[in-house]
Amino acid sequence: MPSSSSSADKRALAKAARAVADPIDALLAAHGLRRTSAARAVLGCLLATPDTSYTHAQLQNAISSATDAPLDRVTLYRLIDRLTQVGLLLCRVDASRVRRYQAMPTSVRTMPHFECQSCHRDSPLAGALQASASDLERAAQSAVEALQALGYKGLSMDVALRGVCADCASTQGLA
Amino acid sequence: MPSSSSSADKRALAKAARAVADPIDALLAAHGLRRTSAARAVLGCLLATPDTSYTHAQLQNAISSATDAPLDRVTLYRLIDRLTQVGLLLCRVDASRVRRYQAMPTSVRTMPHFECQSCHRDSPLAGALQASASDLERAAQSAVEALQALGYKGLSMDVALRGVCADCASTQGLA
DNA sequence: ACTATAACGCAACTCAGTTGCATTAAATAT
DNA sequence: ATATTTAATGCAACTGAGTTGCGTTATAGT
Repeated sequence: MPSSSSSADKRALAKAARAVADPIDALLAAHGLRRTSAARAVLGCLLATPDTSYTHAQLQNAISSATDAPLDRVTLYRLIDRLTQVGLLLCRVDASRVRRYQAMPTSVRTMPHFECQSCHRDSPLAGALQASASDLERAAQSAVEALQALGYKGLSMDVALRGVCADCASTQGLA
Repeated sequence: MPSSSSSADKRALAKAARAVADPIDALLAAHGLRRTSAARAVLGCLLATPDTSYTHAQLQNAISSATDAPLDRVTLYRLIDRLTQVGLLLCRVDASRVRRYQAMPTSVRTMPHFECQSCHRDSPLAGALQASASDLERAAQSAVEALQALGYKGLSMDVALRGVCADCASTQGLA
């Protein structure tokens, strides 16, 4: 790194260094978003806990208590929208109509789950259902690969079984 | 049918006839629900168009215009809850957080679909993805059968792929 | 027919999410 | 480095799906 570089070069380098130094800043820049403190906080929080999803309120809470500056409700809504649109965040709507956000997973993992329409419990397919669950995961995986080949980005998938669970069915004496 | 039957017998028969005459009444009775005009209207409307889902507003609209008596908003909410809890209705939450209701399908049909996080379009997996889609359906089918063997009732399933579609990805120049 | 209670209908409320607008701060151009 | 542009912020007011409480009506069981 010769000391004879122009001041323009120095600035360019400094800027690049700033962007690359923090992987979060790099991500934001790479997706055409500004590196604001709010964006850094949200993306940082979500990237720190992969495979964990937060509601809007939980996220606002986490950010506000971690940093000194409380984050505005509306700002967070809009920030989440932007991050989701560029594929940095994954947004799911759970059975009770609540949006849950998480960092876009790098590997697509499918977790088939069951939602009971009566007791509203949501449980993963386990035990005797393990075999079916892994079949589902395999099929899902190849679907994802097909989409990726078509130019789709930031893919994730969700397999939801719905119905009335055995407990509820026997309790209310369904036919 | 001898004319010597007791009046109690007659009443029991009349009741049974009433319940069985209309399959909708029979369903309501079989699930321990009262046969009110509202319940008949809603269940009738949904059973008349299988595989078609309605939002709360659409349903209220359809009922109110089909019958003379307009159906109260809250009554419809509570009625839908009851019908769903006993497994007569299927409730899904679509990508835009709207609940959609339909008659519980008799055969479990899976329709894998893709939700774009950027343009919010929701499209079925077709064309080149047909193969993956049918793999998914097959795997889903066996999962459903496994659950049925365990005593689960009124099963249905939903396979959702999420991400950024090829169009949006190229437009915003994602990495 | 009588009674108990499920279901109804109205009004008021809650809460996630949205919109408009003036202000602030990143990114870009000078 | 300073000025300019415009993305992003923060506040207030709004929207609309869904809920709760409560008095009334109609169904189911006696």
